[in-house]
Amino acid sequence: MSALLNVPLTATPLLPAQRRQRIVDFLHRHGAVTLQQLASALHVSLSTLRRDLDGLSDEGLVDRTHGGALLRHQQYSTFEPEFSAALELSPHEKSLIGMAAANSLMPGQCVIFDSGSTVQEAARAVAARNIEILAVTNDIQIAQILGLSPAVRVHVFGGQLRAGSNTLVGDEVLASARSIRADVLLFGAHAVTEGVVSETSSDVAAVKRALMQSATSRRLLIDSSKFRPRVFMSVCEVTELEEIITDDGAPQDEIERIRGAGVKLTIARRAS
Amino acid sequence: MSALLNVPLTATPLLPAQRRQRIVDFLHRHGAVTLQQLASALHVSLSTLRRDLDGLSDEGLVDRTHGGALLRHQQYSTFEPEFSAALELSPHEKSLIGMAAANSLMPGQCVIFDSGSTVQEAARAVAARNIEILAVTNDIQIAQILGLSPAVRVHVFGGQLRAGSNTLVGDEVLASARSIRADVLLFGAHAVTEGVVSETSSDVAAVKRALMQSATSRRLLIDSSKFRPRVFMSVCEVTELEEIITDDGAPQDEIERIRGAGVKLTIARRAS
DNA sequence: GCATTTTTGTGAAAGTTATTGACAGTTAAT
DNA sequence: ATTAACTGTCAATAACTTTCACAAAAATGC
Repeated sequence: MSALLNVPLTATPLLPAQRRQRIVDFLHRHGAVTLQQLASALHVSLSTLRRDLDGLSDEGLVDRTHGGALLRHQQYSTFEPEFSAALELSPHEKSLIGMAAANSLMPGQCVIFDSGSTVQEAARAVAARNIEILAVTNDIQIAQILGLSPAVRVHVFGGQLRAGSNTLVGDEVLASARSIRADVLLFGAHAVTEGVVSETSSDVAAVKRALMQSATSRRLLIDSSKFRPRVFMSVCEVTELEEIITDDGAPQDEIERIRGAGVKLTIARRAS
Repeated sequence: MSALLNVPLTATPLLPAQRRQRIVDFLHRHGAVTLQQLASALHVSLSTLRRDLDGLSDEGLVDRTHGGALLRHQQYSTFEPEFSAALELSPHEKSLIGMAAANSLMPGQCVIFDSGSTVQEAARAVAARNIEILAVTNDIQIAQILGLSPAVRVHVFGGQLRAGSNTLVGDEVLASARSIRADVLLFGAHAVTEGVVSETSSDVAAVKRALMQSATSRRLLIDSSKFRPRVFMSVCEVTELEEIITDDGAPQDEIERIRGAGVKLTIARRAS
């Protein structure tokens, strides 16, 4: 299905720079676009879009192909484009994973929601189904989502807000995490590589490790694009987890490694 | 003939600096503006607006593009996909109060932002102007807004999320509040009546009282509709405050009572 | 005090450049 | 062989730059 750029039929004229920005943004989420998709979403002529793509190609941001363009992502590992990319990398897969995670929760449980876009989808699913739980989180966006449901009691860790994100980090979070006991931890990560879970920043990794100590059952939520080269800070080994929930794009060797380690692996699929 | 009272009612005489401020505010909310939007909302010539944008671009605040400008440090606005440029560029009472409160802050201060819609406007103004402060808040929505500004360090109190709101309450907030020391507290209230500030719920009132104890300067932000019959829980007397910021609809008797009590009263107005 | 220069902000006009959509001819893909 | 996509050109429109004139406020001179 053709995922659309979120352009309502607004009379607001779009700045050329904004249009290019949206194209790049779309590419960050989907990796590729066709000129047809762009034309139907942005309502400008093909000539203009061709010029846009050519320009972006000259800047080295995208690779031009017949009929469209591909994202040129060369510098991945240590620099994290969390601003643009993370919010919606591949929304459909993420929400499937989130639903699967929500399904595995039981009423009355105490659940920690770590920061991250996939966990956010789990929070959405929990709120939508009014599952009665006590939720604890260090992500203020997730707190807001969970707060929409009358069935969920939400507790927020105090702490420092990480620049450019919705995550709380710092000593205060670590201390609070140590003082609680939860049934389940739902968390995400930046990369999973050969059985090692890693993150880009040390303070985020520290928080994740602290949260792991506080929960009986640890469940990792990652879309399959996260099976990629490992980044700076290692968080844990997959053997320390109870379950990993991902989508059906996960590479076979990682799947076997996880199953071989005796960790439950759930593939979230579309209901049919 | 003197131009003393020669101001037409239709046009708003706006100081150049104020006009630019509004442009920046708008950009912080939406990330982009067209010159056309600005012209139709601010009623000055395109030449002037071009000069404004060029100036802001020289200051490094915005990026100039054909037909408009983009915010330089491009940050996602998480809310309000639907907007009317004209409405937002001529702000209402609450945002005027918020701007006045933001103006009174000095770089380097530690400022507590209590929960509430008027305080939220102050947070917006602080974020838009990139005032360098350390912010502490018990409202997760305000935390998100402040987090958009790279100049603001945001600290969030831990606590229980109050059902149906963005406010954190509970013992944990009270304890955290007692352990900090801030220069300024910006807070709102449900009602101000005959010199008494009141709230509808006891846990919210308890938090406000605790925050008052932690701040050297206590400033109450209330639009004039809050001068109304008092509600259940009393929070404090106006005599305990340093300043009250409101709009020009405040009743005369309350104004006199406040001034008589030696409390600074600021009326936020459109232009001067 | 008053008249003046300077400064600053503003709007309008003329000429220049950018962006856009359409069209015709050419090249690539299956 | 037959689409679909690309290249290049062109005219129309929108935006830009530069320049000038005007007004109000601030600084200056007498």
